[in-house]
Order: sequence, then C-alpha cells, then structure tokens
Amino acid sequence: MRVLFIHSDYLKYQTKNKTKIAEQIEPDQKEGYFKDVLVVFTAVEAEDENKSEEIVPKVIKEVEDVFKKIKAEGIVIYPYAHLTSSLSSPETAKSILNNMETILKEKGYKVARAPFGWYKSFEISCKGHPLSELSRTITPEDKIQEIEEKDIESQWYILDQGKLISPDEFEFKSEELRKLAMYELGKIKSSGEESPHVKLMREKNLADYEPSADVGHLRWYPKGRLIRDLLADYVYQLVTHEGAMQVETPIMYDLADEAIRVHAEKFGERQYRMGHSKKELMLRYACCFGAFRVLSDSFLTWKNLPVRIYELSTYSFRMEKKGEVVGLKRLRGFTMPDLHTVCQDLEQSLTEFDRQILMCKKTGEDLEVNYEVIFRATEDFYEKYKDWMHQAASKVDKPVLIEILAERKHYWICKMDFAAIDYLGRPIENPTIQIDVESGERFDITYVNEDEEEAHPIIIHCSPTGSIERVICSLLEKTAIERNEKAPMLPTWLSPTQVRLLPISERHLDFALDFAAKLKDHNIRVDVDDRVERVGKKIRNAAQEWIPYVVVIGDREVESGEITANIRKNEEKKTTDLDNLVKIIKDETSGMPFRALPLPLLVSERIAF
RNA sequence: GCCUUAGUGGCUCAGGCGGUAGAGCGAUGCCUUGGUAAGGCAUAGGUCGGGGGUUCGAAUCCCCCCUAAGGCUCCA
Repeated sequence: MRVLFIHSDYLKYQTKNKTKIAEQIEPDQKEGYFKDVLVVFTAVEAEDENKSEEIVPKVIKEVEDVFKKIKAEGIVIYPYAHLTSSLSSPETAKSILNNMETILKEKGYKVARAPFGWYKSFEISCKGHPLSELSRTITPEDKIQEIEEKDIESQWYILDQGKLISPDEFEFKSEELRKLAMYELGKIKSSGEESPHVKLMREKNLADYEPSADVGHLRWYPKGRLIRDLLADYVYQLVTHEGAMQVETPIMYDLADEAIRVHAEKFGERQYRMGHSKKELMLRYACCFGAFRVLSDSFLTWKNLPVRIYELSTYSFRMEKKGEVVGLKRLRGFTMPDLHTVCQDLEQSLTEFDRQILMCKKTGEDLEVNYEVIFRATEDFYEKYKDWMHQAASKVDKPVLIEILAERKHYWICKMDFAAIDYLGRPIENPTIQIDVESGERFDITYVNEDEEEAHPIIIHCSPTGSIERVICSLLEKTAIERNEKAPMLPTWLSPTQVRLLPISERHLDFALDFAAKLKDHNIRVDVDDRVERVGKKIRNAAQEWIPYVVVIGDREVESGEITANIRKNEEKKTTDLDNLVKIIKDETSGMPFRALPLPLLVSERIAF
C-alpha cells in the first residue's frame, strides 16, 4: 500500500463522473469541505490482496503516528490510485479503505472518506511545514515472525575428524577458518580499511562503477569481460562433465503466479520489482524460477533422475542495501552459475550432494583459491543424518564450521557454503550446495516413481563457484594478501595478455609480429608493445598489467631465433625458443578454457578506458 | 536504509577561513632507434559531482540531491 500524507489548511472536493467501479454514495458525500485535516491519499496495491488483516493495523498505526505529531483536527481518507502502478482489485481496495475509516472512528478520531471510484475535482492547501508532506509504503509482510526467527539461536561447532568442538575451545590451525568462525559468530573487529579488489578492478581496467545505472551494476571493459567469459566457460565445462544440461530462462517473472510469488517472498525486501500497468513483475534473484518452471513442464520418471539443469544467470538481481553494495563483492546485478539437480528422494540427494562437494572443492583447486567451509543443517536433519554429515564434511579434508539451526527457516534443510577469505579477513561467500525440500511441491514438479505414482522430488541447488564477480573478487583479494611474497597476477589461463613481445626498435617489429602470429596460432593470447618507448618503460608497463610472460625482441633474438622470457610467476628469466615457450604455457593452462584476446594486437592501437 | 567521511583535468592528488585553479602520471607534438620497472623538451586538457541559496562576487559558506569509501545492519 502506498500512502501520501498532506497536512492541509483545507481540502475541498466535488464528485464528477462515475467510473465502472464507483461505490454507491449518499447525497451528502457528493462534495466535502474540511479544515485543518490530515489528508491520507491511499492506493491499495496488488500485494495487499487478501492481506487486509495485516495491512490495516499497520496503516492505522502510521496515520496515528503522523496525526499525533501534527495535531490536526481531523482525518480524510482519499482514495488515490495514481500512487502506484500496481493496483489491487477495486473490491479489496474498497474493503480496506472502509476498514480504515471504521477503525479510526472507533478510536475516536474525526474521520471522513472521499468516495471510491468517482472522478473528483479537488482543491488542497498544504501547510508546508516539514511534516506536512510524508509518503509511506506499507507492506503486508509479517514482521512479528521475522523477530521470532532471529530469537532462535543456532548452535555452532567446529567439526574436526568426526568430533564436534566448540569454536571457543578449538585450536585453529588455519587462520582463515578462525577468521570465518569469528566473523560468523560476530566476533571480528573491523579495521576500517578499503577492500583492495575495488581499486584493482578499476586500475587493471576490468570493470568500473556505472553511476548512470542503479547502484551495484558494473560496466565491464574488454579485459574484465574476457575473464568473465573464461570463468563462464570453465563452469560450463565442469557442469556438463557432471551431466548437466544448459538452459536459458527469462530474467523476470509474473508475481500473479502463486508459486513464483511465494518463492519470491522468501527473499523479502531484497526483490527487484518492476512496475507495469497490468503486471507486477520481479527480476530473478537466482535461476530457480526459470529452472523450476522448465522442470514443472517436463515429464520426468524415476529412470531419468537425477536430472541436472544448468544456467548461468546474466544477470541475477538482488536489491541489496545501498550501503552494503561494494565492488565485486556485493552487487545488485551479478552473474551466478546455478545448477539444479532433481532427485527422487533424500537418499539420492545425499549421494548427489557428495559429488557436488567434490565439484566445489575442485573449483577452489583449479582457481587456486582457498575455501573454508560452513556446513549448516536443521537440528532434525542433523540428528537423523549425522553419519552422512560427518562423512560429507570429511570430503573437505579439513575442519569445517558447523551451524545447527533449531528449526527450518528457509526452503533448505542442509547446505554447505564455501567461502574465500578476503584481505581484511572477511568471508567472500562463493560456492554453495543446498537441499531444497519445498520447491518440488510448490512448483508442482513431479516425476513418476517406481510404483508408477506421481511424486515430488527433492531439489539440490548448487553454484559450483559462486557468482562470477565474486570469483574475480577472490582472485584480486588473493593478490593483495600475497603481495609481500610474490608478484601479483591472475592465473595464466585468465590473464588477458599471456605473452607480451617488446620489440626494441622499429627494425625488430616484423620479427615480433611474425613471432606473435605463431603464438596466436597456438591459441595463446599475445600482443606487441610497438610504441616508441624505451625497453625499461615497456617492461614496467607490462608488469603493471600483470602479464605472465614478457619477451624482449632485439638484434640478438632476430639473429639467433632464441628468446628470453621474463616469467612473472617466479621472477625468472628463461632462455628458450618458440616451441618450448608454447609448451610451457600450454602445460600451465592445460584443461582450462581459451578465448582470443579482445584487444588490438598492437598496444599502440589501444584506447584508454 | 542509517551514521561518518569524501567527490577538483582521463588517472592519483594538492589548494581552499569568498576575488573563477595547480602538480605528477597519462595524452598529443618534436627530439631520442633505445637491451630488462618511468629518456628529454613542449603543448593541449578543468561549467572544482549536480541543483538551489547567501553575496557585488562561490571551487571555497549554507541547504537539497547524486556517487563512492568505512561503519551499523543484513546476506533467501
């Protein structure tokens, strides 16, 4: 519901024509004149439908609060559809407005209500003091329930080699796990420093803020876009290897669909809504909506299961609070690999969960990012599947943080979250696996079981890497953590330029171009710094771009055909030839996706973003 | 969203107790054809985040807004 309060010297209205939805009125309601009143312009919205019992007390409270502050003589409720683009049915609106009037009268206020569904002329004189114009959005969510949820505290443990130990007593061998535990238990102190990745993403020309979009939406430059694509290719390889089928589904959904609405409301205020005169739409916060709709319309039998549906959401949208949006770590629009696995029953989902733990663990190894693990379950689930949980945790090969929730708050009963730890010691939530016991039924996803009966499956949600942006965030943060030990860089397979050639003078350019063409034929991203600058400067610039292999081309190289590669990773100079350089890079990037360099070969032809 | 702080050439910043701006990097031009982390000289480039107000006059003072950083809170 939307409400606009105007504290006015007077309000005068006169009914003109009826609309189709006009209410019956008495002759004395045809016009009205009120002095020193709080006018409550009100629009009842689609989301208030059937929520009269929740919405009315809340709006009454708002009216009373404002009324007491401004000390007006009376209240006029004025139906005003134009405050929203998503109106409720006229019946709901009439009933809510009538209720408001009745309750306020019972409370002893002098209340009038302008007739509903009539065209009216009106004149108003706003007093103009600071409280004389106020607007409110009132939502029907049940706040009381939220408070209750917060009150139920979880139990926290470290699970190490089959033993549950209190985090206070555990002797942490991993500083990162300790930081994660302290953060989750709310015991970490903030240092007030900036996240290094924000500066790096801009400095390295990967991405930048776009002030003309909403907060938390980035523009990506060619290098950043390349890295995103390579990571997307990587996840695609990984999940298709696991038997997943890729789909693509719409980014927005109609809230008139009951299942969509209920699943969307699990996300509360963080939904991105889109107003529209006839439809109330939401932008997806994950791929669940599309995947579930596809699965709901698919014919599945027990022989098909488990079925794995994969989508990379470019984008998912979450209305994160403005003050929390930061760099690549928390965005309002982000790219999430999302794998949904349909399982016959809980037993099958546990087998799949085991596989997915290994898959998530592998991404950490492939990306060279250390993850610490939080394993969460409801108390019921933990009691029943303790043995399974302990063996599942053992797959991580190190102690994990355990949260046991008193009762199920969300759609999952068990989940495993993998988090990298950033430069400031805070977790970056990356991969996740969740067992969903609600959505099968809610979205009417069914399969035919062995007894030829229809049954609702268990669904596992899994993001093997977490959002692509957060992967990049983790990689950049890692360079900052390690900057005292080694030269910062991205893994070679993700480095935009893998080899840079530095011709010393113009007469070495042809040789360099020929060398570059050959590297390019081997699917190596190479470029040539042909600018008229000194070698020292070109070396420095290449280092600033974190280029893994830098080769100076001068008379010696042209004559001998041998080159010396400056290898950033170990700060080594290696004299070798073209074939061997190719081999070194191929070995280093083996099994990882390749894409061509989306920039001109010649550095002199590039533009500054 | 709230609290605190900030926004000055493409980038990083200096200056501002009211009299319309400076540096370094980068860019451009010329010289230098140079062997492993910044060669030299010159030139261009700014409605000082946006809008209002006070004032003869605002980058500077006041108000509102936008954006960012840190914190709070939150993270299905």
